[in-house]
Amino acid sequence: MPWGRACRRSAAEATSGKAEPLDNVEIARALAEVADVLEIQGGDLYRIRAYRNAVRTIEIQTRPLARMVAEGAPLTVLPAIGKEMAGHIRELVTTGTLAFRDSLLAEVPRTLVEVMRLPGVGPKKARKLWDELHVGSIDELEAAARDGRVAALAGFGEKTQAKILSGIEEDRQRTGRFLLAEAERFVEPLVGYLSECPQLERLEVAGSYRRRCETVGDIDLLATARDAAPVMARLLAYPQIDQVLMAGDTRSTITLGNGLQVDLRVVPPDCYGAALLYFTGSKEHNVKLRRRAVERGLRISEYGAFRLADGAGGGGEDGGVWIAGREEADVYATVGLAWIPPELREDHGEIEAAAAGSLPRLIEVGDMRGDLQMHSTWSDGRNTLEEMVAGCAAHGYEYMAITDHSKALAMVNGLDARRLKLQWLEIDAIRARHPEIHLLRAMEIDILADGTLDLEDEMLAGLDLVMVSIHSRFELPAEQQTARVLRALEHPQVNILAHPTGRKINRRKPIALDVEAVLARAAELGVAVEINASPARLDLKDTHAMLARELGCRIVISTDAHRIAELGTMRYGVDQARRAGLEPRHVLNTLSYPEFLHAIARPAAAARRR
DNA sequence: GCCGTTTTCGGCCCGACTGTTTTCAGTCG
Repeated sequence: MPWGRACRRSAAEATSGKAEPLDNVEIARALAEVADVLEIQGGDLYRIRAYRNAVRTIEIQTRPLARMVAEGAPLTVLPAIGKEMAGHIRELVTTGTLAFRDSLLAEVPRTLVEVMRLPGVGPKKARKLWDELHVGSIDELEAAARDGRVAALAGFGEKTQAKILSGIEEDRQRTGRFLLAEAERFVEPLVGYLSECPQLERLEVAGSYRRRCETVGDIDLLATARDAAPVMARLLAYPQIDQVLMAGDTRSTITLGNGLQVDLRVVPPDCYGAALLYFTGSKEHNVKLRRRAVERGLRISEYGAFRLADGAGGGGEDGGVWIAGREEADVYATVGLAWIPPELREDHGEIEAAAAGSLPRLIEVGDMRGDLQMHSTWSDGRNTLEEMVAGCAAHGYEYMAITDHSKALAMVNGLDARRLKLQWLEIDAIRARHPEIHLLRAMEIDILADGTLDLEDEMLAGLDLVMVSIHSRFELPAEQQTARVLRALEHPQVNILAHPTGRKINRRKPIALDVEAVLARAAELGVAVEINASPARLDLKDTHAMLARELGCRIVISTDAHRIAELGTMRYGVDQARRAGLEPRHVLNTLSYPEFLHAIARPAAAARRR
C-alpha cells in the first residue's frame, strides 16, 4: 500500500539554511527548554512562568508564526508574547536557533529536566546531581543510585536514594497517555482547522477520546470526503505537526508538538458509520458485537455489515453482501440493537441492555442544576466569592455551594471558625444582591489523620452543606486510611465525601482505600459521594461511580473550580458519570433546589445509629 | 518576562509542614 514514507524534521535540517523555517512546535520547544534550564538554575519563578505561558500560547496557534514573522505581523498581539518573546520567535524563525537557549544548554544537559521531575528531586537536587556526580539523565541517575553514590551526597541519604529509585520505577511504568482535557486542548484547534477544508464532508474524533476515557493514548480522526487528497494535504500542512509518521492517500499519521499521535482516515460515505463504530471501540465492545453478528449470519467490519451466503464462514473470499454501514445506528440495527452511546462501549453490559431495550438515558451537562464544590479568594481560589456566584449564575444554575478549605490547609489560607463567620456575613450580603441563585454556606473540611473533622461541631451546624475530603497523610496503610474515612462519614453533619481516593491522574496514586466498604457505608448513612470533575482528578472514577450506583449511593458531580473558567469543567465529570451509566435521577445536583435540599439531608435514622 | 496601569513599576499564589538532615528542598491546594 502506498502509505508514503515517514519523515522527520531534524534540528540539522532546520538550521541548514535551505530547510523550511522553524514551525510552531519547534519554536515552542525552544522556549520550553529555556524555561526548564532556568528552573534548574534557580531563575526567577515569574520569568520561568512567563516562558511557560508563551509556550502554551504558541502550542495552540493554528497560524504558522514563521508566516506572521515573514508578513511582519505583530507577534505581541498574542497573549503572553511580549517584546522579549517576540524577539526570541523572530530569532528562531530567521536564524533557526536561539542564542539564549544555546548558552543555557551549554551549562546543563536538557535530559536533566527529566531528573528534576522525579518525586523527591527538585531543581536544586538535580543541579547537585549534575555538578557532583555528573548525572544528567534518568539512566545515569539510576546507575548512580544503584551503586549508592547518591546516598553518599551531602543533602541526600538512604531514604532519598530509595525514593529516587522507586520514582524511576514508576516513571518507567507511566503509560504515556494524555489527560482527556489536555488532548482536547490540542485536538479542538486541529478539528477546527481541518473543518475549513471545503472538500470535507464529515469529521469526527473516534477512539477513547470519543468514549470520553479519562486519558487517551492517541487520536483517531475519521472523515468522509468526495476527494480525500485535499483533506490529507490540509492535515500535512497543519502548523502544529511535529513529525509525519505516515502519509498515504486515505490515511496519514502525524504527531503534534506535545507528542500526541493523530491518525486521520478518510473513508467512503457508505462505510462511515461502520468505520466510526470500529475505530471508536472499545475492542471488547466490538468483539462482542461481531460475535453477535456471526450468530445472525452476518459479518461486521470497519467497511460495513454484510450478510453472508448460507454456509459461508467468516473472513473468506466471499465477504457477503453489504447491507449497512452509512451510520452507526444502521450497523447496530442489523444485530437488533439500538444505537449505544460511545461512553458505554466497554462491554460492561451495554450490549445486553441495548438488546433488552433498557439502555439508560444518560445524564447530560444540561441536566446539572447546581455546582457543589468551588473555592474563592477566601482560601485558594482566584476569583472572589461574588465573582464565583456571578459565574455560576451565568451557567444557569439554580444553586451553588461555596466550599473554601478549612484551617488544616494553612498554606492555602484555610478558614478557621472566626474567618468562616466573616465569610457568612459576606454570603448574607451576596445572597441579597443575587436572588437569581441560591448560595449555600458550605466548606470543604479536611479529614484529619484520625478521621476527625477540621472544624468545630457548633460551626458545622451553621453550614448548609458539609463536604469532607483528604488532603494530607496520603500514604497511610489501607486499613488505617479506610478507618479514617469511615470515621469521618459517621459524623452526623457530613453530607458529601469529596474526591474520595485523592488521586491525580498520572501524578499521584489514589490513597489505599477500601472503596467498596466506604461506598457501602456512605450508602447506608446517606452520605453522598462526589464525582470530582477536575480533569486531573475525575474522582470517583468511572468504575467506582458505577459501583456507587449499584450500591445505591447518592452521587453528586462538582467542579472543584478554583476560578470562574473552571466552572466549565463540569462536562468532564458528566462524561465520567455517563461512562458509569448514570442517569439524571442518580445525581443529586440535577434536582431542583427544594428537592436537592431534601435529598442531601442525612436521614434521621442513619444519624441515630451512630 | 508579561501585563495593566492610567507611563514606569508592582503583581504575578505562597507559606506551614514533613522528611531528611543537621539547614532545606519538596509538598500540598
